[in-house]
Amino acid sequence: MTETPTSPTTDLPSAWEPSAVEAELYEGWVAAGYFTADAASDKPPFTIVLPPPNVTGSLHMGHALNHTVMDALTRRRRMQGYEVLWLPGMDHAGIATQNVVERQLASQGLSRHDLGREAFVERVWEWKTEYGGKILDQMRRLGDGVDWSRERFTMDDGLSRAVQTIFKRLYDSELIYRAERIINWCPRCRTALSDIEVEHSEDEGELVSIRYGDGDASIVVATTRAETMLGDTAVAVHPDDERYKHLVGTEVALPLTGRRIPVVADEHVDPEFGTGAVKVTPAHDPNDFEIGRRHNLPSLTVMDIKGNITVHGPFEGLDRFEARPAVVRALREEGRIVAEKRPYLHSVGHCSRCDTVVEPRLSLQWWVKVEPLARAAGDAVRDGRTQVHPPELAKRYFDWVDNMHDWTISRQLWWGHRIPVWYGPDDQVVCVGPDEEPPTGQGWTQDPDVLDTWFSSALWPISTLGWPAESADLAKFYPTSVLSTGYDILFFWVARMMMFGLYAMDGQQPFDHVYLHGLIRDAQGKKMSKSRGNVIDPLDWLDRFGADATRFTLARGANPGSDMALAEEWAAGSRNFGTKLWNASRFALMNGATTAVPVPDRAELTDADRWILDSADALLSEVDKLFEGFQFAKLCDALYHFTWDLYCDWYLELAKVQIAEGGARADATRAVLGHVLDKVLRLLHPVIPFVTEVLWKALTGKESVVIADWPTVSGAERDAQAKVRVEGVQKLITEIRRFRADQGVKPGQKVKARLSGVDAVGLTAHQTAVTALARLEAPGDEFAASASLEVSLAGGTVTVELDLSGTVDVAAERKRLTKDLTVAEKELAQCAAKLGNPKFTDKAPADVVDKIRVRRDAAAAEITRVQARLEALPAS
RNA sequence: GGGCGCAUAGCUCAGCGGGAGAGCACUCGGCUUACACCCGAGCGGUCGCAGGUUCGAAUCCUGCUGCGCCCA
Repeated sequence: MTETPTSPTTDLPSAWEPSAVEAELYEGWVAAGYFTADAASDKPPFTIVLPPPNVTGSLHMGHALNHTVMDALTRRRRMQGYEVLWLPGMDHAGIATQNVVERQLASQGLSRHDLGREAFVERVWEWKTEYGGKILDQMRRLGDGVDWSRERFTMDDGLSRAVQTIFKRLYDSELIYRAERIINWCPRCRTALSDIEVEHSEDEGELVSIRYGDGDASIVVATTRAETMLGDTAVAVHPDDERYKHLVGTEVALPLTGRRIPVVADEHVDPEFGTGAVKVTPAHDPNDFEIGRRHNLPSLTVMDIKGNITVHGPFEGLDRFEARPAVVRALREEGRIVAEKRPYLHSVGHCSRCDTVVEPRLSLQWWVKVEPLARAAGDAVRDGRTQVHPPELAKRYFDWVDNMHDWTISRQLWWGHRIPVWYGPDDQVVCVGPDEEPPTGQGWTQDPDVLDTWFSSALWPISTLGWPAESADLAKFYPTSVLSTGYDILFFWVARMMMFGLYAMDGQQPFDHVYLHGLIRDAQGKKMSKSRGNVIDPLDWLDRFGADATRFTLARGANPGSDMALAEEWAAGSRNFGTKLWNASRFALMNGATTAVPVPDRAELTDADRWILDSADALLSEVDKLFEGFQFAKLCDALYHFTWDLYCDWYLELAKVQIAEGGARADATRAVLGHVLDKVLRLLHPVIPFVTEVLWKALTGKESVVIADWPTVSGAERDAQAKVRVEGVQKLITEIRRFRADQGVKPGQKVKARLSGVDAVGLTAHQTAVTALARLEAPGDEFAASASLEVSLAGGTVTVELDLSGTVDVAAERKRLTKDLTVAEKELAQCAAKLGNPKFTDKAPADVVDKIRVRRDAAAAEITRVQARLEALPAS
């Protein structure tokens, strides 16, 4: 800290208004360079790369949650003295971005083909400059402490070079290859999709049974996609199926076309399903493709890239969904339809980008051979180089990486990294590395396709740090410390970063920890979706409740790996917490709370002082432990509870009494108030950075809590007796308040009271506090006790006599005592039952038995006491 | 079809072998000189069902029912 501490501000505004100051605070932090990482630093590194949001996207609650988590982690590490790099950026989102720009063109009556490839790509860049990346501004509103000087984009030169480099290496190692296979094809996006870009849902369709062939040589097959029969090249049955044995090896006539197709026997046919015979369309079904390969069947593609039928005849040019009923109708007319079932529920794949029904299609594509890469990715987690939080999710990770299919990486798009492969006039294939010149001359062309966006995203932890160059950043900040993301993209992304990171960095894992948070849901636990209309916009919360409240709500709901329900009430509660902290700080400052002087020796302090200091120490240890375990919900609860229930509800009230004493007592209290508040503000800062910044600066007069030291445990021995006595005071006060409430005494009304037995329980020094907090006053000369209550504390019973200046509500008193009696009786019964069981006393650990004995005795004494009180009550 | 997870207060969730908890909601009383975005007091649960292990089970095991997710 460079500035000299000035005197603490004591004139904070009476209310915290986030919207008025957040933006200014944030820009101040950025300008001060707090978030800029230094690769030359001696400090230990702490690195997080931001999961790159989609360039077309805007901030949603899932981002807000993930960003809150990352910001909290990095802010704490920065305070702990780490050289923190939190690196932001975006991905180019091939399909999504191309869709956006194509829609824009369509509104002008143009298609990308009208522009041509080069002009179209230029148009996308223009779109990016003008409209892309609004999420980056939204991140500033959340308070993300990212290093803007290192912002990256997957299409940048450096990152593109990384893409080309790894492609070349994998190609040369034969881990990238080209092959014709059935792929998932989106007829709307007109591109191939990988397995995980397809979402399956149970949809209503139809199941049509069709008779192929005639007479004895006929066979019935069932299908949900009748139109594909045009491309059938066989019928398959199980080899052991007696019903069809005589047909195997023969041919049947394919209806409508008259083409003759063989009946083949294949082990993979399920004789139990339908008729036990299946049509085989190798060009339009992955299973059929495999059957086709095994039996050397021809593959007949019957649809074009738009999903229109290409077979000559009456169906030519029909869309696949028009062709389906048309084909069924034609078959029916020929008497070929044996059965029809609709609706028929079956699993249908949809494009994850546009929801169009995916068409399996035979196609020549580029693939990554994942087996060796995926094995390494699994091993890194298996041997603990990378730890998954929560650990239960590691199992899902293994299931995925251990059974991963080869990855289709080519996309029939224009926006993206073009595949660096050239084809020559004589079928040459040349893969071109970063500093190599592509072949020139007649007949050489580059592969028209681009790479899957996830291909470049998979390089994110290394490419953003400068790889393949041996950069200072890479040396300092790799492997990254934590990757934080939703469990829903564990496969999409995490597994792929692991594969590429390990491969490119010679087995060095891309991250030490993977933290997986849950999904955001609405108040009823339903998934948020536009169609359901239950989406909460984080920007709305930022406007109305402020960034701190939004962040606290999200962090407070973040239990590792489990989903989180959100509602406006939650945010309002968080806002209330911020206000509470604000008001408490204001009170403390108004009363001279300070960190400018040290806390006096413990011997000079009161029980209350020692108790709150010890509690703050305990809180600190707990918060540290919870941070290390990514337990954001629990650490927020711990901070909330300490701040509200201990500091505000009890210590501030006790402090009022101590300050009223004046002199050294008041000064000591001001120091304790200040030092505890200072710790709390620093502990809260990673989660609620804005309000803590304003308050901390006002309290300490220092430059910024962003660069303050993270608090450390004082090391003082905890005073267990002070804790017992303060808790005794709390119980005494609470019991008096309860009695008052039962008796209908107004909260503000002071009541004359006489306490006895206080010395015996060691609370002599606390009488003033009890009197103040329970709204009592000195008995005076005319004291006439009209009611009394007894409070059992550790070491004895305190009797409180009250002058209620009127009649006592005997019924209320009886009710209260009866309730106490019931509780005590239940307790006694439970304890006595246990102690009466010799098996318990023999087998249970001695400390457990002792504890039950103590409880039993206390309950028995309580019953005796309460019964006596009840008997002494006048009849009502 | 395969796999995984969850069922605890009205709602959302923590607890995961020895006294049922939190936030919100709700009831009652209060503008007590930091705070009504507040203060004080309170109500509320055979911890999904059925078995088992154990001296002891919300917590461990088995089965069932319901819900959710992932993969085919």
